[in-house]
Amino acid sequence: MEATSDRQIGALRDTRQQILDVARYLFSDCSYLGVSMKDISQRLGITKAALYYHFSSKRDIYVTVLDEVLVDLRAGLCTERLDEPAEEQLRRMVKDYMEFGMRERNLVNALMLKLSPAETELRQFVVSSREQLIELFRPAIEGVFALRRSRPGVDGRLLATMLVAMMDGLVLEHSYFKKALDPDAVSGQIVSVLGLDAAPSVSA
Amino acid sequence: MEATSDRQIGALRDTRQQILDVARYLFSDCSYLGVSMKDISQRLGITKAALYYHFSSKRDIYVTVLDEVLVDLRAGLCTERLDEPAEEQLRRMVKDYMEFGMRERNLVNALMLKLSPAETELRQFVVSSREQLIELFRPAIEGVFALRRSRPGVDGRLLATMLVAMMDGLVLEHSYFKKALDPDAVSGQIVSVLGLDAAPSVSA
DNA sequence: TCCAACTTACTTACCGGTCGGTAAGTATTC
DNA sequence: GAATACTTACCGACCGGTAAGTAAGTTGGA
Repeated sequence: MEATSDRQIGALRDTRQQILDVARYLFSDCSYLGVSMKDISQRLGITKAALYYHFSSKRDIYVTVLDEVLVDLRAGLCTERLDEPAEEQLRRMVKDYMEFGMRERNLVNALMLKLSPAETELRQFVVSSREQLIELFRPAIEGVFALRRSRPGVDGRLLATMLVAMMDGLVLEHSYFKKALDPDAVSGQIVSVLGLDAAPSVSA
Repeated sequence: MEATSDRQIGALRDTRQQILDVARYLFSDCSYLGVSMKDISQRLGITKAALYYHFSSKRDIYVTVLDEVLVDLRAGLCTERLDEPAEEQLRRMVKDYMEFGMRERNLVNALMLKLSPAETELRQFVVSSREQLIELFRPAIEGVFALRRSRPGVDGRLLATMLVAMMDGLVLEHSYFKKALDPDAVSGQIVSVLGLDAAPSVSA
């Protein structure tokens, strides 16, 4: 019973996960609307109908992909290091996010997909994931300013919002123009431009 | 012949321009792939085939729309005022761009559309329009820093790139989350965050 | 051990609808 | 009659999704 169970679960995960992997890549590259179920199935060498054994609809695949994307992103950004200076933490997070965004565009793409009014669940998911993202960066930003003891009234949330917006915009540019972007260099530039770097670069 | 010519040109412009207006709105709202020729024609109360009298293809409509968008944007941003202080000029341009972006998303959307390798013309158009946009903001940014006589080596182009990226990111958020954004307030926040405002807000 | 029944993971063939686009036809104007 | 601005009817291809069928594996009872 044990061996059987393993085999079944293993096989199921194998194809199902492969579907998600391929869909994740294609949705990122060509957007949700630009990818058909046939595209996904062909890439896997299975039939379109086989996708429906594992998922109830194209939307089901999409929502599962987005779930996965968010889990991965959170995992990548939440690795707190207790002895890490605030500026370094922020810089690392920015770098991690840029690396992530340069590998795939599903989170940015999700903002572009026009949903029908009835699709409140997916909309709420995107809204929530966005909020979570901003909330990940906000304390890091506020940590930087706490160290500075300047501008205690700085709006960490506003800065986080703008930081995320900037990164998304840069991710968009990168993916379209195929610009070579070094995540390490660009993350330094980003925090510098926002005045969030370790060595202040602007004497106002 | 004169009256005929006027009537003909007038009628042609009327329907043709209406097609562009509707397409522009729908492409902005639902993206290129999310809009069908039937959507456009229905909205106008004409048949789909009538669209092909005026335009050779869906792509033709799209390219013409993007042309129009860029012309409008340039017109809106290029109104130089000779007695305008540099900071004010930049702030105004940011505000104008945010207002523009909040009304329509076609320029950002264009970055999301996956083009086939053969579509070099459209790709080049988007690349060029992006460059033009950044070049519009760069001198304004550099004007601000020239006044400050500080950091003469500041990379105006980098700042312009990041500024545009941030604005696009914010436009994306706004359109998805239906956040109420006051262009005047948010433009002030943007230039402030980037250290480009008239009253330095950070003493480093 | 064998086998029928069941389960799993697909495939084949099909569905209704939509997509961009086309050719012939039509009504109006000059 | 010619030109313009459409409409009607159609095309092949594609879309997401479904029902029936198939092959392989598993299991429990004889």
